[in-house]
Amino acid sequence: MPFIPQSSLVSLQRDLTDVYGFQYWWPADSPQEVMEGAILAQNTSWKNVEKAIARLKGKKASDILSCQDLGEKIRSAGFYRQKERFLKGVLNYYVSKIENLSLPIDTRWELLELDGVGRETADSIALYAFHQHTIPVDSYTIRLLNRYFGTSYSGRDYEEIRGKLIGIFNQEQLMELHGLIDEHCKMFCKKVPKCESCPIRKKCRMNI
DNA sequence: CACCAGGCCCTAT
DNA sequence: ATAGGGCATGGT
Repeated sequence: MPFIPQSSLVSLQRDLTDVYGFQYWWPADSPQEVMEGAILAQNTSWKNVEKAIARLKGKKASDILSCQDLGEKIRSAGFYRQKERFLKGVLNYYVSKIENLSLPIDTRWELLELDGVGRETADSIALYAFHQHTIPVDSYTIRLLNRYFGTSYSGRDYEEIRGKLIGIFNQEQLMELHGLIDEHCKMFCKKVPKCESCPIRKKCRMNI
């Protein structure tokens, strides 16, 4: 596995910022809504998630928990039977541990205990809802790193990649970086990449 | 029509 | 430890 120097990652972050500007990227009005979105967005296009989010908009967590047709409300986000269960677990955690009390110290570990919350979901919530020093390593991140730097990371290298990134960037930069990467991958570094028009192709190892 | 999207869980090697 | 299948909708 080729070693990615810290300076290269910093440089990539700069280049992406030059192209896309600042991204207040997670579109949510509250920590609760970040949590809802993090569950609903699992392996699902954000477009489909938005409709589900809209139906939960403004509701208190306790009201969503007692809602009788929650599955129907989030149906558009897909996997809705699982996600109804997962969402209830997360909101229940929110109500019991966060809403009434002060912010817990290590949300990431507590979230990982919940059914339906894996590393990426936990890190998304910890970063965007509670501004902790972490970053989700999603498939976009792995894809971009592999193409741009010629590495061959896979999901099993999650902790290594996360560790590298949080060792380099501060919390605000991590929020920014994840948004930039996902924005870029949605537009250019797709599964079938659009290298012809890619704004950062010059330094990319693919360089098609 | 096939394939994909801001994963996770469970199971069989 | 790791790969593979299931989960489900809506857009291209």
